Amino acid sequence: MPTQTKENYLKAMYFLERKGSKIALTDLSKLLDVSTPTANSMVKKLQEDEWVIYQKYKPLQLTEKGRKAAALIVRKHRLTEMFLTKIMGFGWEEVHDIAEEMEHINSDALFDRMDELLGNPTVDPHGSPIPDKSGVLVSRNYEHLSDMSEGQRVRLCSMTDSSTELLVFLNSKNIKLGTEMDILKIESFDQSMIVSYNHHPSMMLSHEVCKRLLVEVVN
Amino acid sequence: MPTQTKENYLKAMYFLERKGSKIALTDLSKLLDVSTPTANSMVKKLQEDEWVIYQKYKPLQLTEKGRKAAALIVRKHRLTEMFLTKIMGFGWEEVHDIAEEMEHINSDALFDRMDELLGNPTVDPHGSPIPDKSGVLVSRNYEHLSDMSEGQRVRLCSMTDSSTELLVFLNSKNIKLGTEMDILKIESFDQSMIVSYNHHPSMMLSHEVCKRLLVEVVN
DNA sequence: AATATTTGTTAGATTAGTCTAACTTTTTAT
DNA sequence: ATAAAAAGTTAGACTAATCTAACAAATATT
Ligand SMILES: [Mn+2]
Ligand SMILES: [Mn+2]
Ligand SMILES: [Mn+2]
Ligand SMILES: [Mn+2]
Repeated sequence: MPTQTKENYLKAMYFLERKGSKIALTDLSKLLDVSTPTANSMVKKLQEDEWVIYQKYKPLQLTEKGRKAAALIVRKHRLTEMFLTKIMGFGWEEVHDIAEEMEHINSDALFDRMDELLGNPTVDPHGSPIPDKSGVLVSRNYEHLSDMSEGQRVRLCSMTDSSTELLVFLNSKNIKLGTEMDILKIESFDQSMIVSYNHHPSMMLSHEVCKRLLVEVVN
Repeated sequence: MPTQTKENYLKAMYFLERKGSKIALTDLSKLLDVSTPTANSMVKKLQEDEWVIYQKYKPLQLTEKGRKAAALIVRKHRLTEMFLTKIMGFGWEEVHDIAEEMEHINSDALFDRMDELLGNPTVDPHGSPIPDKSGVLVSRNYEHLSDMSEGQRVRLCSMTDSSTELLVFLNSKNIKLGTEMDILKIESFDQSMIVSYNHHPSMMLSHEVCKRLLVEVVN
């Protein structure tokens, strides 16, 4: 197993791969908050144990081995987040930083037990999918709330950004995963939406928020 | 806060202090499985932030600050062990290695929540005391089973060594914390004891085992 | 096509944590 | 009191992870 630092590099590369096709060194260095030379020398080292494929000036690539290792770290992260919320009673906005540390704990038994106590969950508290034990991640294709139309009824399933700020905002509006909302009106001027859900008959959500919420249409 | 490595040094010094008065560099290096020069250079660095007092050729000393930091790491370790056994269903022989990693997690909320879910326990699964939130450790004065006499009834409360091997051995004999035993006979030749407890009317325990078991006399 | 900008690389330095070899001080045994 | 043994220290080297400064290659803009 690589060091904690190297695990964070693999995980970062995995995220970049899963959203923007090519992995650019600059993106990696920004995501990890290190200088480009630092990231550059690290990917060269990661190549030595065949976690990544490195060729000068070419986009970075994860090997199968590197991708699997990364997925298993993500698995540990998301199982931990689920455990902290469902079993230990933390709020969804409190668990990320703890999981960021726990994901590096070397103990299959611990995470297997979490998985079991949680009943083999497939998504984390923010709706992100949990890779299975062999590192396979199946992600569903949700729609952005901002792309929906007036009159539709949708269910919140995930978000593109699970920052504490967004989660705290959603808490304040009583919006949770699974909350179903009716889109009453879309303001053409600023794309803000008026939605109705639970005991909130008329809530305004800005375009900035709607862009980040991933939903599925309820029939 | 110090690094994970430095935390392990502080904890090791804390253990040495709590049992053998003076902290010798050689003992520290053996406990941490590093060379003496490594330990030597580390204690010099620890002095810089006033975790320890270092004077050439003198026994090492923890500062108040260092002692408290160490106690709080031990607290996290033992709360974790308790959590893993009581809440997650692990055996007392499985938890130490996981706790060795979790003790470095930086989250008051996590350990406060464990403490709460456990009902503020005062001892870990091996009977070792848990320092309180301010780093105060109150340790009870138990007797070694090997020092008891024929005819006495004792309760297992702790052990001097909670190695996996001993714990697995005790499992195999159905001996747990709290198990009460009657000392039927002490073999003068090898100091082994014949004890009776639960459904085991006559169990032989070697001196090697008895030396490690800490008990209190039951009236 | 030439130039400017962005992206990536190299070189050289720094800090944390570790080692071995050689040496010194302290402690113990004779 | 001396010599031997144990404990502790110094010096010098190494790896992991990071940085800044300088430079090169690739890409985008005019
Ligand atoms: Mn997270
Ligand atoms: Mn991490
Ligand atoms: Mn332990
Ligand atoms: Mn540890």
